[in-house]
This record gives sequence, structure tokens and C-alpha cells, in this order.
Amino acid sequence: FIELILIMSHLVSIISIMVLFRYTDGVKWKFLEHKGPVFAPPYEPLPSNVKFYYDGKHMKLSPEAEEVATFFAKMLDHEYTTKDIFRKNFFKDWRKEMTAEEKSIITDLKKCNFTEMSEYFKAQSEARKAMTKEQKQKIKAENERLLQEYGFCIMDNHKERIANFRIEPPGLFRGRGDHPKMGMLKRRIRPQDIIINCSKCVKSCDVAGFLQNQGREFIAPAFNDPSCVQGEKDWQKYETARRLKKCVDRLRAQYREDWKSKEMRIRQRAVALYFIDKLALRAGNEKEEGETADTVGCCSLRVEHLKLYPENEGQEFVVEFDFLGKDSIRYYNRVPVEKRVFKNLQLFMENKEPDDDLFDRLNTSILNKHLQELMDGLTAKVFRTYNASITLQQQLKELTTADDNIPAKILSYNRANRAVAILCNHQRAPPKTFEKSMQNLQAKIDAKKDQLSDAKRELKSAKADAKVRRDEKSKKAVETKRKAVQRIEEQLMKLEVQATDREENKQIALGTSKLNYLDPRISVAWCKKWGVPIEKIYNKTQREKFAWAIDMADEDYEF
DNA sequence: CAATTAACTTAGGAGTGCGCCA
DNA sequence: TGGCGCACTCCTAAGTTAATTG
Repeated sequence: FIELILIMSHLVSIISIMVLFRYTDGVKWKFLEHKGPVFAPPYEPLPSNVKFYYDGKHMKLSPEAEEVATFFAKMLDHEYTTKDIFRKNFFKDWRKEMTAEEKSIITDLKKCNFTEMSEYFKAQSEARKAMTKEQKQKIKAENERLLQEYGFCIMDNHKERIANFRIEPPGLFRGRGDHPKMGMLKRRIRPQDIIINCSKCVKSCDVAGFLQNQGREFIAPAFNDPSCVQGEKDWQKYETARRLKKCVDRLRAQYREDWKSKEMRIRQRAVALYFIDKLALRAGNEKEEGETADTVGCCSLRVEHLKLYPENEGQEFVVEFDFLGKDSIRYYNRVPVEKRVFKNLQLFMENKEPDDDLFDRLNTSILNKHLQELMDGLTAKVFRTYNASITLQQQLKELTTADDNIPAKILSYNRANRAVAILCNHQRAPPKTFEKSMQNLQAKIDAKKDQLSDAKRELKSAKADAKVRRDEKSKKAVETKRKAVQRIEEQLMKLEVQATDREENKQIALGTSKLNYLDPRISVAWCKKWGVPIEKIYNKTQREKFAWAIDMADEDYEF
């Protein structure tokens, strides 16, 4: 069953090999070889003129302590280096890397002066930018060589790309949101830290397991599935969502019935499921306190995360959600719900403290077990996929106008995509240059408008001219001017569409839903139906990822 | 049944490199 | 031709799910 290949490399002392045989049940391959991960470049000590000062006095740090100090120095411009937790965590871990002497001297982070280091790194980055073309080429070529050597594996008889074959370089952990571990040291990973995880191994690799880094598993280089396998999985995901489509009415009827159940746990389950379905909330696993940022999903919602309004702005039974979800992105929404849901929520919240669980008789495992019974392969996240894809399809139907030109059709597509992103709460920070680039675009529009009125004036006079002269030449001139006007009108329209699109997209991230939630066949079909080139919707990487869909969907495809 | 954890999937932001425009 | 903004790629964090363990 198992074939083993060990490839030695001059760079690393151990080469990881993963050989698993799982052909029968979702088996992907039975022979695999790869060259192991690429380690972070070794630490280069600072030149002696770049100094560190403690309490105003120059101090030469040991290489170990110096390296960690540089991590902090590189972050000096970030606001989080001023945060107490960040500083506390950093200082604690930094001290662990110090010599006994350094430890005895350096006792207060406030007395540390990293500015020379910081300046040095800024200068370095400037220098990098100022490199000549040849130097840049050289670096690029070296990266390419590394990619060729380590970025691929042999899987059965095919050469396949590997994802993250580079080991994370050491640095300071910066979690998202209010993370209790921010500022902690992420150690450098050395070859001897690598433990090979394989089912059966030869000589040098006899231990199975994973090494730990910063409380979180370091995952040995994972392989990109061959694109056909990746596509297969993707396809399956959307097929499951389509099966949900077939029975979603039944499930909805079911959970509405369950709102009336005598059993509290059933009612909680049913209300949670309603939220997951209606609002595309995530499942919401419970998390260990103090280990991660305080974020929640559906099952882990707390009383403090919602407010109930029997009446609000003319609507009955309004629920206001306000909580931090994945990546500490705020979810804020005010939605009217059915009376039964509202009454249930009142009950769930009765006699509870703000930090008590809303669904105290429910967790993701209970919920998913229930879903599994309702439909094979159904889990909470299938609802997100289903609702995202069905929304795209509906919105495309609604928003696309047959005689719109291509840019207008693409605007419609983006708007449909946007509706999904809003549903899934995919947000982004407004780009730093947003205001400026908006102004620039507006200036372009104004210029184009001027150009248009000029062109119109010229057309008018050409017409007048032609009326008097009545010769071929002046007739032709009218035609030319007419075409010019038309062209400028189109250009103007394109710019205006662009402006609308960009404005509406200010705080919304479209990429996540496009990549992970939207059945690509919907988009492919839409492109085919309206003659929009697929390149306008998917870039090169995306076209590769969705090759399976581009191949198989025709214009009548229905999700 | 709860805790642990492997495996997989989804997420936003930083950095950069490339195309477009003046 | 050079500067600038934007799209894309990479990075790594942070979810979900299911299997295992005791």
C-alpha cells in the first residue's frame, strides 16, 4: 500500500514526507513525494552603528535578544505597540530570550529605545524600493527557483503545486481584534523542530505529531490539492447546497413548528436555525476564554448581543443584533422577526445576566447532529453557501437589463455580488486612498463632460455646415462628429458607472463571497447568457480555480 | 459526554508589481 | 517615461466540522 520516498536536501536536515493511503474513501493519491518546507532566512545581526538604548545608555544585545527586539522595532509605527496587553506579552516573551545579565538590566519596557533600529529598517525598505531593475530581477529569479524546487510535489504521476511550503518567519503575534495573546513571540522554527507526520516512515522520521507554536499548531506544509481534486470538492460543496435548496421548504416548515415545542432545547435549536438561515450567521463554536478574542457566532450569542423591541420605527418585533463575529468584524443588524421567535427570545433572555448564553441548551455539535438527521451532509455552514448562491442568482435575474451595455451589466453583477457580501457581512476597512481616488475619478468625469459638450457643439456646427454646403465631404464630417459624440458618451457612462460601483463598495469586500460562497456556475451561465466575457468577472487565478464550472455550465444553468 | 485536535475552509490586510495615464 | 493607483498575491489568523480519546 504505502510507498515511501525520502529526498535529502542540502538545506534542511529532515525532509517531511507524507504518505497516506486512502484511495477507497475519498482517496486522493497513493504516492507522494516532496522536498520539505523552506525555512525562514537566518537572522542577520544589526550593523554595529545601529544601537539600542536602555534608560538612555547604549547597550549591546545578545543576538537572541536583539532579534526579538527588532520584531518590536519594526512595529513601532503601529498603534498596537502602545497597547498594554501587547507590551506586556511582548516584554514577558522577550525577557525569556535574554541572557541573565540582560534580564537583570532590562526590567522596564518604557526605558527601551528602539528608534535607531526602527529608522534602520525604514531605510532598508527604502533601499529595497530603490533597487535597480537588475537587482530586482535577481531576487525574482531566486524566488522562482525556490518555487520550482519546493513549490511542487509529485502526486502519483503528476506534478502538483504546494500551498505554503514556506515556514512562517519568526515575529510577534498580532491577532485580530482584542486578542489576549497579542505581542507574544512566535518562535523561529528550525529543522530540528519539525516532526514529520506520516502514517509509516523510514529511518529518520519515526515520530508522528505536530509541533506547537504559540499555542497553535504549526501545520506542516499542506498540499494544494491537484486542481481537479480541489474542483471536485468545490463542486461537492455546491451540490450539497443545491440539495438543501430542494428540501429547504420542508426544513423551514419544520423549524417553525419547533418554535412551539414544549421542550426548551428544541425551541432554542429552532430559533438558532432560523437565524442561521435568515441572517446567514456562522455556527458559533464555544471558545476558550482568554485564549482568543471575544467573538461569537449563532450558538455562542450572549444576552448582551441582542436587544428586543416590541415596536421600532413602525415595525413590530424587531431584534437588534450587535456583536463581534469572525475576525472581530462587527455584525450590526436590526431585523423584524416573527412573533413566535420574538416571544421565544424574550423567554430565553428572562432572568439572565448580559453575559449569559442566549442559547444555553444548544451548541454547534447538537445543532449539526440535528441537521445531519434532516439531510445527509447538512451542517450549519451549508446554509451560508446556499443562501449566498441563491441570492446571487435571484439578484442577477432581477438586476440585469437585456439592452444594457457591458459595463452596465457588470455593474449589475457587482451589485448582485454586493447583496451577497452584505448578507454574509463581508466587510473591509475603507481603502486609505479612497477619498482621494474618488475625487480623481470625479475630476475625470467632469473633464469628460466638458469634452462631451464640446463635441456636441462641433457636431451641431458640422450639421449646419452640411445643410448649407450639401456636399459629400461635409456629410462625412457630420458622421465623424456624430461618432465622436457617441464615443465620448460611452466613455462618460463608463466612468459614471465606475464611480457608482466604487462608492457602493467602500466598506464591502466582494472577494470572499466570490471565492467561497457563490456557485461559479451561476456566474458562468450569466456571462454566457448575456455575452459578458468571463474575464470581466474572474481574473486568471479565479478562472483556474473555477475551471470545472467554466467547462460544465451552459447558459441555462440553474443553481 | 466533554475535551482535544486534525483537517479543512474561510477571512481581511499588507505589500508589491504592473498597467495606465499624463 | 515616470509616477501612481489599483488589482492581485501572499500571508497568516480564525473559523467549522468530525474523529478520537479517556
